[in-house]
Amino acid sequence: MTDQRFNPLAADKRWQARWSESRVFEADDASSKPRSYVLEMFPYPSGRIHMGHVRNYTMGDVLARFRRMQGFEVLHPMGWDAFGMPAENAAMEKKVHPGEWTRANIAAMRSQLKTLGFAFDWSRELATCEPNYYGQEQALFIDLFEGGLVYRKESAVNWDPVDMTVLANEQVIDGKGWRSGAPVEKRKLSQWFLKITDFAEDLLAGLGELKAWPDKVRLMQENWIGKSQGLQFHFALAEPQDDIATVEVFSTRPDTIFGASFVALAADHPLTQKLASQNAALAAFAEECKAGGTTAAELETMEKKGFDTGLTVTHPLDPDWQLPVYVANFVLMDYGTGAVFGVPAHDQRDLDFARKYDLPVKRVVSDGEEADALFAGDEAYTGPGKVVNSAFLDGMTIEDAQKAVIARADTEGWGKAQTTWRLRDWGVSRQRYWGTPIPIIHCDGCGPVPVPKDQLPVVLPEDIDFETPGNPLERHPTWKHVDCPKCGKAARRETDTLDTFVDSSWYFLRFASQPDDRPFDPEVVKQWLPVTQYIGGVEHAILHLLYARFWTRALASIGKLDFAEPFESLFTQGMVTHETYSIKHFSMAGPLDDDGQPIAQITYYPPDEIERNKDGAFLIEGGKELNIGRIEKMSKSKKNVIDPDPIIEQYGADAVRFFMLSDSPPERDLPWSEAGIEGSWRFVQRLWRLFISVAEAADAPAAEDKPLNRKLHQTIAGVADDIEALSFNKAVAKIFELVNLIEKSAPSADRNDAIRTLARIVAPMVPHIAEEAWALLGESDLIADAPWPKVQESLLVEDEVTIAVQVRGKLRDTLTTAKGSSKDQLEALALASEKVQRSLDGAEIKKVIVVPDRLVNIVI
RNA sequence: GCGGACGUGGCGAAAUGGUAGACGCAGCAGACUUAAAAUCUGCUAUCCGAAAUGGGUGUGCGGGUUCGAGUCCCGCCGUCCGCACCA
Repeated sequence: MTDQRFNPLAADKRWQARWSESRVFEADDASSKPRSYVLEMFPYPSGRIHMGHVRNYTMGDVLARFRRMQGFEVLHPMGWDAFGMPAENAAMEKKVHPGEWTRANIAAMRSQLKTLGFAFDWSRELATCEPNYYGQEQALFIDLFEGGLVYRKESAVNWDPVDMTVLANEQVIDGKGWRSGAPVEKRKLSQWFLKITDFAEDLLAGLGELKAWPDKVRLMQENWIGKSQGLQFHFALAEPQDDIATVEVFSTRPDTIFGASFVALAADHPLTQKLASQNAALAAFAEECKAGGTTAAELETMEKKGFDTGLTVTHPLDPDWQLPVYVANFVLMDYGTGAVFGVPAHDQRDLDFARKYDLPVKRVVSDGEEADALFAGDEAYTGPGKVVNSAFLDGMTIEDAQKAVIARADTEGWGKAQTTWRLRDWGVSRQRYWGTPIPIIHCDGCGPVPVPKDQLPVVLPEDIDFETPGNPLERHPTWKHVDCPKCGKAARRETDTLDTFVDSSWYFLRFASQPDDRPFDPEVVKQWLPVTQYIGGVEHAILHLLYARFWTRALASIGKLDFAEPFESLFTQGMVTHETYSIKHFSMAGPLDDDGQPIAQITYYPPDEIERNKDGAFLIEGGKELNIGRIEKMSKSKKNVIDPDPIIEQYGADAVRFFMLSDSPPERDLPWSEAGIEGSWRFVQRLWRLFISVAEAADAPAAEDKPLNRKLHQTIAGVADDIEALSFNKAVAKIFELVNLIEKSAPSADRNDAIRTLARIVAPMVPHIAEEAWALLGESDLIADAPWPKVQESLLVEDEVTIAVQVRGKLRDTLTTAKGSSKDQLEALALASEKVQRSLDGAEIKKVIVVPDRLVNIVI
């Protein structure tokens, strides 16, 4: 007799070994089948997988397995985004080499992933920290360098004083380092940049083609690229300052040019600096501006401040009109030209500024009601309207006036149409050890020289000191001392390493093709790319996804690839969340507020230390009641993290996978609960009981069960659609409905067939029990290799339908009738209903709406 | 401030403009059992009603379009996310 319970402990391991031995999930480059590349964002090897990984990879796995069953040659790889700061922190704290730490973490996480039975092609596993990966990355870097897409410039960079490294703009959040949280300082350093701005227009336009990306992500990238079109022009200084005779400004609103009342310069504008060198008060003001914070709260409350330089400029359209020149704290040097002209009536910042310094406020756009030049109030008008009080522009729409001003500036030579981008070039230099060495040698005679490709990879030295802060490569006694590859004289190796986002900008290419002697074979890459379905967290909506799009385009532009977009379809999944449990307490020994009263201290408790029931949450030890906080992202600080390992051990991989797919739509957050995983466990056992019932009662009556058959085929079709749309929660619901019906159905040959088919329907989600069942049912091949069941189309249509009968839009009755009944028949049936007659109560019928096979609505 | 998403039972959620609450969780009642676990059966939006194969109400709030609105439109409120002195 077969075991009455499914035992995942034994089964999981057995099937995982079978899959591995038979190499079923290894993708074949030479296959003649249609291709499908299913990719989940590869993890950073922090040491342990978390529930977010489990959810992410389960989704990808279901799709990958499903596509295999549908006859695709599937590439579903896994690897490690293995460079980065945490390894160096570990080196400093635990005195372990970053490589050793990272490789141990990879080994631990790999075996964790294997316990979940993911259908990965492990033969293509890669880690970005290994020379065979980063050496090829160096080759690509040199290609881009030679293609003119890499340059070096001295620039003010974001310096993280804690991590002691440069950060990209994208890595500065609210003026703080994205990793360390330390306030970022400005420093001048020579840095390597990638010309992502060359592709700004392209990256923006390409978003329009990414139909299978979430709108949200496309919008975020669009905003990040930040295209603004307008007029760039110059004002002539009334008194030129040495070599500076004009002030260049950019505006998206040239239509308001007659509303100008001042010109404002950034604190670090060249003219400001020139003036400040002769004016201590201005120098002090400029310093003050630079010291200003950049956090949301500070910007919200920061006052608009200015410093009158005493200079004036001439209005380009009126030689008799002089405008004062201020230095203002709200003008940014790194956007546009670092100078603006202020139009107070139609820009809120300008208005705040003008009111404060008592400058003229002139209306030049009418909202249709008021048109006089005097503008009252403290709220700028930025809406649509006609231009007024503006000489030759009067009466024009805003759009026409913009064109007219641009045309005039162009003819008269004082300005021209200009597009300005928010996007900056990508600074990729990092003063860190644990990253890809930048393959450049600095020679006093030849300048920066790329390392010859036959000398790649430039390998990181192993003997490294982490005792002192800063870049260990810089301090290494010998590593940087090399001869110039060009002239042979003594030279210095670049000691900066590449931003780790470079590593993740092309790993999907290397998965598709990984020859030893070059980064990838374009012919093989072409067969797999673009990635059919990419799945990951929305936190990568800008950084990683924009860089990867850029890198792919950059390679295409130098002829290394012949496609521009790496990810055809993108899905951003929600987080796994959990309730928090805490106690608030006050203590005079703790921190006090301004009045000397203790500030509330909150202590969080992990879920495994509490007993949760309908009355609340209680500490297991002592029974103290805890405050149940809101459901939020699992985090160490809130102690609401559930470690997947013990859960997998207790319930098996299938129950965990199934829970990850149930209930919540995949793009939304999934609240983890003990009850939820229990439910999935029970479902796995229900499946098992069905499977053994067939195995043990093969001699079922040869009877037909049409309703069950119908449901089966509707489920085959429905689940396929849902998986294809990644609507796993809906697929799960359909499977439940089928299982409920099978359980209720009397034994029959059809019932047995339904159960055999059920094994294949659930195989992508719960592959271990599906394999076990497949073997139990007498199959010798793997269910992983079985085809997705074929839908019998004729069974999808019902031959009876339920018609809703409404009176004045309110449901009064339902009636069952043959599908395809005529409108007259339906109307007659509806009117014959006793309930309808009661509801009509003799009222006169004005109209009857009949939707065939759907409803009848009687209007009175 | 700008941009976006979302708001449905005790909870997670379904619902091409056409029977709101499928499916799951939790809960309640019952069966089996010496007992428990497991399993099975039934009920479970809400109000009125003893009950009905009775009626009312109901998808954040207020309007509108429509024979018919959770779904479309307008205006609020709330929650979450992204960007942020971007000229």
